Amino acid sequence: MSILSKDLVAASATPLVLSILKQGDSYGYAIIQQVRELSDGEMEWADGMLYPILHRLEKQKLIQSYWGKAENGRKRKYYRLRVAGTNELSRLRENWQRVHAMLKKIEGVQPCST
Amino acid sequence: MSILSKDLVAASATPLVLSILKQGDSYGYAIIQQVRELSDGEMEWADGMLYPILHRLEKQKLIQSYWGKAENGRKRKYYRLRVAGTNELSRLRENWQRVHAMLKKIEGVQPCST
DNA sequence: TGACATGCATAGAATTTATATGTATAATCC
DNA sequence: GGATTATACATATAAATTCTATGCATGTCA
Repeated sequence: MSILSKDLVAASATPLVLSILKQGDSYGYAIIQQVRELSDGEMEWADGMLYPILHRLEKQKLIQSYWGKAENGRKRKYYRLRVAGTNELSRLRENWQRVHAMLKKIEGVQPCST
Repeated sequence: MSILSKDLVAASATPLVLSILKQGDSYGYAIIQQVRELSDGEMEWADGMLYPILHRLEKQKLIQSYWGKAENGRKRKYYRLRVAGTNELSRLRENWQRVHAMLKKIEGVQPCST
């Protein structure tokens, strides 16, 4: 999984998926590509890793799936972010920010105001 | 484990331990307290979680242990950051920063220059 | 026709992790 | 003195998670 540790990938996976869906409905294959692009190729998700996450998020009612069609007629399973998912994303971002602040604090660097 | 997800705790554990040791030698019990303080009580490590991490880091030659004594004469196992550990910490911080940048990018917020 | 990209899904092996438990000593409180 | 709490390290094992391989199916392109 590239140079990024398993733990780091695991910790960021859910916020990433929810963030991507916040920008608009998407589907598994496209999400994997978006993550690759977003990371400049440093994060390569296996599909066998993403689908269980999507299913889990759907079961948690954070996202909602529906079948759609690609331009060529092939079917795709799209996911839409639900309100609960938006809220959860905020929580996850806060938590990430907290840990980030911890690491910065002990690194001895001036914390960034954003 | 407080409000922070397991994954987030796992992803930050190694950089935190190495960062703490970078500020000076320390030992298990104290590290747990330092993490609690650093997080304002939001991250509570169980000792049964930390010791295996310390042992792993020692086996990886990133840190080195030695027995010392507390003021009252009780023995303590201290850990010192080795050069390889300093290098690894840099790598981990870079990787963390990369993922942080990804999350910020997709959040649509101006990245902070620090 | 064969190869490759797109696209979804899951079983089960393999790994990881949490928790309970064990040991021991010092300090504190009643 | 006796009980309790804080300090301090350690690990076995039950429980949970996760990775990987595999399967299926269709469209495109050479």
